[in-house]
Amino acid sequence: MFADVIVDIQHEKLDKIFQYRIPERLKDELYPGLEVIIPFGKGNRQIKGYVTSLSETCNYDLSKVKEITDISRNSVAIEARLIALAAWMKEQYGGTMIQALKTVLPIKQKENAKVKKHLRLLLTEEESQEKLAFYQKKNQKARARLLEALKEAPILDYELVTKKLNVTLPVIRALEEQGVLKIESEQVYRNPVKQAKKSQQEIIYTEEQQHVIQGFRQDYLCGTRRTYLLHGVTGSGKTEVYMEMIRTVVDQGKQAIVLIPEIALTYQTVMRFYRCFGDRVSIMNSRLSAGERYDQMMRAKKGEIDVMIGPRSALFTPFPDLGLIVIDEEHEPTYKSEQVPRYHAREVAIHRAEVEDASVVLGSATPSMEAMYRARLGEYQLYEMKNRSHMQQMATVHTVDMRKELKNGNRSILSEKLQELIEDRLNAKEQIMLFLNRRGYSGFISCRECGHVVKCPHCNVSLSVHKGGKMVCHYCGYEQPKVTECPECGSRYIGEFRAGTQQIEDMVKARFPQARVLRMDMDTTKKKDSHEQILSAFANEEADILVGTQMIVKGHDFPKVTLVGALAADMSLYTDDYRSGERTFQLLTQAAGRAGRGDRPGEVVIQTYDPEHYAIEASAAQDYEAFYEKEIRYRSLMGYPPVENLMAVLAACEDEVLLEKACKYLKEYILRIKGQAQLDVIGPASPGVDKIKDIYRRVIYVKAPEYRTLVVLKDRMEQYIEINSGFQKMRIQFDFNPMNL
DNA sequence: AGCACGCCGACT
DNA sequence: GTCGGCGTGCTC
Repeated sequence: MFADVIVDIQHEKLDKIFQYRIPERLKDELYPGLEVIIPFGKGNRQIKGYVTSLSETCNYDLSKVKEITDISRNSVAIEARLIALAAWMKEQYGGTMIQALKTVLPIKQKENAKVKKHLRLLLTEEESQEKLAFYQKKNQKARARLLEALKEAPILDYELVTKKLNVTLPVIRALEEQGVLKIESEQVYRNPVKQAKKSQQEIIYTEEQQHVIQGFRQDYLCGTRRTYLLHGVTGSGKTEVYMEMIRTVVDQGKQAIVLIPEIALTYQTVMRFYRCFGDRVSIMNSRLSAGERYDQMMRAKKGEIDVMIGPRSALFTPFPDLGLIVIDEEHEPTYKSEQVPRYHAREVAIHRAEVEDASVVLGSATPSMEAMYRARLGEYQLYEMKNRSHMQQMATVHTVDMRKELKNGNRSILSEKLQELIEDRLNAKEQIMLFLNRRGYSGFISCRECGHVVKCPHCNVSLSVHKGGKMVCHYCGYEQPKVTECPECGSRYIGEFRAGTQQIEDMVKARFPQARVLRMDMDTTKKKDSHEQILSAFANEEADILVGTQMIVKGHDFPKVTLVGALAADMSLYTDDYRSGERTFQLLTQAAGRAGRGDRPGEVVIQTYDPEHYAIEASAAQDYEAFYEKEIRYRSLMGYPPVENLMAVLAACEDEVLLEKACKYLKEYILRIKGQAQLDVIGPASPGVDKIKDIYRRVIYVKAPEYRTLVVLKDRMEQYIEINSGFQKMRIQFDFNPMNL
């Protein structure tokens, strides 16, 4: 028997499997995920490694295979649990054990590499000149090279020195010993924890909130662990409920993880948690360096904190005694990883909770079809909060049929109704949000005469127009100047198909010259923190109207906003995806939830070309139930998730012909082995974008009533791919219940 | 990453 | 000859 081991050293070249012989005495103890001690390299240094699998055969020169020294007995229990979780994820979502381990133990490897090291020259001008002459005389080329570079710039990046100057570590060490330079590592440690005083102020909960808090507490205290789905309308006070639940768990000496979509991680939310839990809270966000993140993880492991708040990856916080996982805005697609293993945080959270005896709370104003479906099946405990706390009214929604507007001679993007209401709010000194639904749409250029769409020569997606007259590819960044006549037919009637946020901003400014307008989209939020800046400027009432894409409708409270306009509400209905209805409903409901968060009641205008569509109708009526019933019927009829399960097999290759052939074989293989299993095979097809950076892509979809069937199929396909050398040049990934087709 | 090996100029 | 510095390649 042999063991496949990955080595616990941070370097790309070692990022592969090493095989070791298993000594007789350890035979029965080894299993995938276990931490072991192994001899490595010429000196047989004893280092740590993780067993990824056990195999009968060995495909390496047998005489060179060494024996595992021992099982690493001092590894902490939590690590073993996370490694077991990685093994489960590998099984569930495909990919290699290495990829799974890297997801679950993320910072360890990269921590050192990510800490920015640089070299500082310590000598004066003359001293270094002298030293340089000495090195040249001694013909110590590498040292001279490094010193010369340092004379040019006294502080050099470590990476730059090792990669571009080709200077190795011993050389740098030698110079350091001679007092020529110093190796410094940037330790920009900023502790975001402000010692905010814990507020003792008692919060008065609504009856609905209390019902949920009590229900959870009763379950928890008598040892019942389960998954709860908290369906609460925007403004119903979900965060307060989470905090009480966390309090319950923390009081029992356990810890809690709170997952939040990155975009909703605002200053306001963070402060609420600090006020409640003081410095026993840690916040993770993408702005923390790898080192800082690692520090936070270590603090969690040592028991210095009780609550971890962060995005998807915070799910793997190594808490010793986990009690609760909260997933806020559970329906957000960011909870699905786009990298292998393509896991969904909701599923992994539920699995981790089961193993570690913890509970899970999923919260949303518009629960995903998956979550509600499971709740209806009785797998999750469902709680509803239908009323806004603080006595706020739900907003009044108007639906405007834009086809009628056109008939009545209004060719503007803004309907009569919306213009009227904007005028009204401007006079009342209240604020307005205009939300342009651009999900799955980019401002492409097309010819009005022949219909030709200008595309990226590398990626097969339409180029979008940016200000300054450039056309840009969103996938690879390719740029070209804006065309003035059609490259196909030469027509001069070529231009942007529909307006973007900038055009809307211009139009609003022209129509309401007295209004102060802010715009928030990909262009205006490129710079660091600009996202926050725009939002806080709007919150401080430095503007009357905020124009933006879906990013303006998420998570932020603006008490002065009493009007929300959703423009082109149905645009997201036309993306080629079975979830398009669900996304449209979620976006519109969220947008509507932005209106009237203060004392004054809000109004919402939904502009659409398809007012009869059930997703539009249901969001206008703010009726989740109605939407769910219609949508689940459609999913059931078509055999889509969550009723049935779908697996995407993604294949990518530089060679289009080879790819086509491989896909054909894969499909044949699936059909050959499917036997009695109930499954449908669709494709191979081109995914939305069938070529990225000159690499071709194809996708095969497999549909089956049982998730398990797909997992088994994935395992067999992985074997098939490994055995057949024809697939060597191809990259094949699996995506279970994918978020975007 | 860390270590050994082999090459090369310099020094005794 | 030998020594120290430097680049390269390998690690089951």
